[in-house]
Amino acid sequence: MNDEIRRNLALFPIGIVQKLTELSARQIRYYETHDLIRPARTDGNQRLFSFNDVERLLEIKQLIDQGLNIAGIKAVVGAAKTTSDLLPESEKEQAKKAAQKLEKDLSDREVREMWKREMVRRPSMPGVNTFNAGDLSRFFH
DNA sequence: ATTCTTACA
DNA sequence: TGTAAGTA
Repeated sequence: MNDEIRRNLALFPIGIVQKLTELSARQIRYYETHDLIRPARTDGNQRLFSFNDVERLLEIKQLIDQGLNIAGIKAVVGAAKTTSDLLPESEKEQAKKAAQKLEKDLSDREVREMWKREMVRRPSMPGVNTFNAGDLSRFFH
């Protein structure tokens, strides 16, 4: 589970993330304000993003391009819970907590994941009546 | 040179 | 969302 750690390492400043995601600093900060991401901070209060943060931003970007607002995006990907860095807790303790939380949220996550898959799915064939992100934009705008 | 917050267009 | 101002 060392990969999980590496993925959450707070590494790059907002400038790098801008290039990586093609999003403006304004947008990136705005999404943080709305808890879509939670980058870590340096001692000087500068944001440090993890690979997970970047991936999340890329997802958000797609949803935005599809016309969803913050509410719509939260409905699909949910608010960020990870601090994106590992601070006070020891690895062992954190893993334990994660396991407990996973068990507690399992059913919720299952449902949410299924919804996500279904909602963002693009019709494989013409005439197939499945919801997609485009439809979601009708409800949240 | 970069980033941060606040505020206004 | 963009951008200007004043900092850190």
